[in-house]
Amino acid sequence: MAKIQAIRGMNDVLPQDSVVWQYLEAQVKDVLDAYGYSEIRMPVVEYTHLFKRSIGEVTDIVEKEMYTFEDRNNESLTLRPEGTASCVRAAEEHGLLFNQTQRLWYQGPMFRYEKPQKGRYRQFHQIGVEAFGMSGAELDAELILLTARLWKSLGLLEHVTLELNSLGSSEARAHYRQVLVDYLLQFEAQLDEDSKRRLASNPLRILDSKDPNTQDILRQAPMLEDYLDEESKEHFAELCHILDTNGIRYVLNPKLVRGLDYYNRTVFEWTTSSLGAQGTVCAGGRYDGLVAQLGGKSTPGAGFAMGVERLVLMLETLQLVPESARQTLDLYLAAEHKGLQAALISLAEQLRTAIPGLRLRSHCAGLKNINAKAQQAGATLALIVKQNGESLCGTLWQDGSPQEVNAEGFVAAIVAALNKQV
RNA sequence: GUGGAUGUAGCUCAGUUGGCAGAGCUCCGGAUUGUGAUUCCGGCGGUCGUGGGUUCAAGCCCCAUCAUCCACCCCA
Repeated sequence: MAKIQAIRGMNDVLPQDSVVWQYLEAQVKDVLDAYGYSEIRMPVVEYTHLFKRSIGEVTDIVEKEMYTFEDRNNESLTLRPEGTASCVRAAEEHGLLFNQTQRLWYQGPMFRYEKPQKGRYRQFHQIGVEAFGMSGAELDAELILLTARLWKSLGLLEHVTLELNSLGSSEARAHYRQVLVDYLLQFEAQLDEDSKRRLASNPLRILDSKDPNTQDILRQAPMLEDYLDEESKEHFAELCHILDTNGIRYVLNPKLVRGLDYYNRTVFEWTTSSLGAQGTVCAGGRYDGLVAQLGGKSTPGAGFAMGVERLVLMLETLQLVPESARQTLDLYLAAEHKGLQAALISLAEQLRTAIPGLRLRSHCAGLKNINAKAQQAGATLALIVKQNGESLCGTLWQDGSPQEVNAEGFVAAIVAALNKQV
């Protein structure tokens, strides 16, 4: 019988990594709180047409990467490949959008049927942030400042680069798209295979082609920035101005286009060179037409998503996870011999009650390497207990130095030792 | 979806022209010891990713398959 294993591209997050996830999630939540964003939780499955209508029928995601199936009622359902569409659907469905502003965030698994590789998985996790009802550039700036603050708090700021571009209004973008296709069609036979395919699916991405011949053809091609409408230009200029005055460094990348159809005006991407081929760590932009496109009253929106696996990978390879994040225990409690088992457990219970928040694990199986075990378990303190007549006494170890304590002194000694650490 | 590399103990890896599956670390037990570190002794641990084939004999050669990694593609 074949060995049972996880589905390809879907990974278990083991304890040594889950502490990093928790650290990252806590930092993200702090930053989001600081900007007044509220959490929203959506289902992982939606009707298939939600994604077809929002992401775009001819994108790679919809055409070949979705986990789509029929339920028992013959409805076509899809495991969400991204969060924005669900978030818009949920906000619209519950009346969070009409005549009001909303700042929302969510986190959770997304699913895309792709060939797995480092930083790219079939079930992956995103933390997404979406804001509705605000059309000004100050919102775009807020989103970027928020991410920059997060990178700073994680120690990642110097390892990421912000790339920025404007796609213009939806009309301007559609117009440019047509002009570009018309131009490229003259050279269709000379384009590389991928670019030929993109002529129909996502022509703007041809600008990114690595094929030198295609790049030669592109040299004479019409430029997106020449087709921007005036309002979009002003919007973009305002955004750049705010970023400049707040000391955010960015690179203008006129070839930056996002893969999803719903973006307009501002698009941005935080990238890193420390992850290999999958270098985008956070990306997003404005999508003023999406709410209307999904059947709601026209409301502007903007947002981004960050890839949790990629950020975790970065934190680990750059060794930016603070030691305290890996410490999941404060105290390792052990007894001199197994006869003390019952007393040890009741002492552990008493300590948990007496010292709220104390993280304690007790162990009653021989004293060999007890401090090493404590350290391995992530505890900074070890208390080794022995019998003293009727009551207990013990040795409290901290940083390799012992301190003799009697039963009445346990709580005080532990509290003092923990405070000393801080 | 395309191309390439890899797969041997919990981990890191040796394993010669095909000839009895190994080391270090970890883990468990013991000795020494200052209830730490160091040192010493012993033990657990394997269908060599899986399934076929060639051969007297396969970890090694051949085919298939699964998984991981790298690049393309795509994207978070």
